[in-house]
Amino acid sequence: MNNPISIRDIARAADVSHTTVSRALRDSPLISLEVRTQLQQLAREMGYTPNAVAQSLKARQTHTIGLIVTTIADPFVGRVVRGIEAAAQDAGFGLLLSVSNNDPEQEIAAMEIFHRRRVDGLIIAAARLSAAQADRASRITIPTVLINPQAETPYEHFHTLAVNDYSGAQMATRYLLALGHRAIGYIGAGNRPGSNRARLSGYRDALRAAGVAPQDAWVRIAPADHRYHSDDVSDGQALLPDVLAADVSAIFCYNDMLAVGVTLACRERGITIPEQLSIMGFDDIELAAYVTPALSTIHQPKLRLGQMAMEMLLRLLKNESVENTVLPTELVVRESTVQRAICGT
Amino acid sequence: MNNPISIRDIARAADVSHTTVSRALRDSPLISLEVRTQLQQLAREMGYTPNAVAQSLKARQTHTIGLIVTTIADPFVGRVVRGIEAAAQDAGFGLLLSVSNNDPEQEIAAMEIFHRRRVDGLIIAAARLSAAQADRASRITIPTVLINPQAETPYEHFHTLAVNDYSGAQMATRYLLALGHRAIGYIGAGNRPGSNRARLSGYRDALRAAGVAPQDAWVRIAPADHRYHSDDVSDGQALLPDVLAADVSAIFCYNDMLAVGVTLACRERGITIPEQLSIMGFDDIELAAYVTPALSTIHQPKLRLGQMAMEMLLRLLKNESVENTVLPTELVVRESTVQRAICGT
DNA sequence: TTGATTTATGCACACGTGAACATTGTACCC
DNA sequence: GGGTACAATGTTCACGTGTGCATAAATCAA
Repeated sequence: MNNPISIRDIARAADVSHTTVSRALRDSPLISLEVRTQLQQLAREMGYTPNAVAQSLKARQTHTIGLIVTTIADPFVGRVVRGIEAAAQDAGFGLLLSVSNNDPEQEIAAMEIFHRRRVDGLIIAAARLSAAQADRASRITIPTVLINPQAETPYEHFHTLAVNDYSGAQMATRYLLALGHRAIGYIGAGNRPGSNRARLSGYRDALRAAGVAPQDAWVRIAPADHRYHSDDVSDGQALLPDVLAADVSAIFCYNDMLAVGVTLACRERGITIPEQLSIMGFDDIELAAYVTPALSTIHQPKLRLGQMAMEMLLRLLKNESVENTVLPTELVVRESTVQRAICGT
Repeated sequence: MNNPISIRDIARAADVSHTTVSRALRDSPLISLEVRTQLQQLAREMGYTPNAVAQSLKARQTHTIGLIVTTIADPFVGRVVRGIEAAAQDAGFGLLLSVSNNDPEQEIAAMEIFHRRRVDGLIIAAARLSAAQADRASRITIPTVLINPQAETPYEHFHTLAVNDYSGAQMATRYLLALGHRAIGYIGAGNRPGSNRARLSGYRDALRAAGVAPQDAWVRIAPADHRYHSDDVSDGQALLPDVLAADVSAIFCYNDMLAVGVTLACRERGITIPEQLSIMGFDDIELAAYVTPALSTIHQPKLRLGQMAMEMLLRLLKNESVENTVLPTELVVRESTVQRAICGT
């Protein structure tokens, strides 16, 4: 390491025991005020910086939380991490970052590494771990909060914080129905099985509730092995033709990036949005407001999601009770959706 | 901490000394093969996980690097961090993340916290620290790489990696000149003084080289106290009228987000891009390809920037020689720029 | 058999800090 | 003056790991 100056060095220089220095620097009333200020002064002069590693070893806690995300380059993830980081900093916790590339194996590997580093807590966004990692995961007994977990079978002993995918999808679909659309497509993301399933259900149930029978031809799901964020756009482009072939007048997309892909594909094919086709996204990333036409979407409280995850974790660390939480979404109407009537029935 | 099982526990269970266990787990040839495998087996059964904190204390290195960025929600930063993260993971290093909000005070505070935590190295993106933090910074002797440093007076004892702002700006301006534009505006970002100045110089020099006298009325710089990424868009919107008033036919923006703001403002005012006004950005963030019209811009190798920063740092840690580096940019032509001739002279 | 060499393991200490307990000195009370 | 209370500081140990040195057993050479 870098700074070799320890409390022992200071003790030697001041001809006292290292304990006295330790106490003086922590402003312990056990040390006389005179000696205390004197030692603090000396420490400053000598350029002493406490060794947090040693403190962690002694105190058996690192004041660090491990954060695992699928990728850091995703704008959605970026906002969530910002919320986490702010809350962590306020609480005096450091943030150890790792990336899973949406791969359960890399995810559990990151958990194990964080375990070795003795992080006090763990936050995993879009957790993928499932039965295949059950045994390895069960060895890791670190307080953990999962944000928008994606496993089909959730783990009981983790705490979760999620956005209400189901009701968000219902909201989007109802809105399109209210605009007069009947044949409404859905383009999903197979690599987020949990949310995708919930959104698909919300979509289908909303259709049924409106007396519209869901058609399989209206639905396309991007391959589950597409791991990267950037795949969303190309998947949207690739899947549009299939859904269009089913003669839909509106498409609800799993997220905004897919919707952007759809928008680009429409432009190539000369399809005007929203006149010929209405598009809805999900997430409400910053980008949604900047594309043309600005994207109607379902807002996820991303900053809040991160902040709450950290707050839940802090409560866990204090052994306070923690409830799994589901946050509501909001409908955001912009320019990519329009009355069905306008394009003629 | 969590897992109370130490090598001493294993030693007790196997009735050997903890030294033997330590050696066995590290596959030391000093321990007989039989005992070695036996102890490794036992460790696995007992669910032993090495304590990296203790190892760090002993080894006097943490295998951790501290990363300070202005904000994590910025798409440019996201890509750079992704490059850093990947390289760090490959090298077996952890990544401790902190955010400065583009505030020199928060930046130096983060450095000090990382110093306490004894990170092996430090990467700072868009570093703002300047003379005001000189004394505090000089106490921190951790190997450090600055990415795109923003201080007007660079520090000698830090290593830097930057993109060639000056030549990138020249490239952009020359391209607009080549399209026939003469009155070319510049909208800058006062909160990144370093790059902004370099890009402004490149822009002005390119104009002069083409025989065009730079006009102050063509240039507007967003306030330096705007700290957040999201301010870029609104700054672009706010500054457009001033530059338009100077009767320019093209605008070169400090970055893509400002260009997006300009684009939005143009739409509100009924100005069509690129027919009535050509727009160039800088950075080539993902968004640039998705807006309408797709943004012509200067490409920064963001992933490579992060990756190289980490590689430079690793070389520093191995006491190998490291050269400060400047990476080239590339011109990316999309749809927001067009021949001046088209709109008639 | 004896001494030298090799093999396998234990002991003691160090990393830097913090805390329980021990020690010294001082003032106070009866 | 002797005991007690308290203030200020030192001693020792612990956190979990790794390493230099010592030790013990075993092998080998002569």
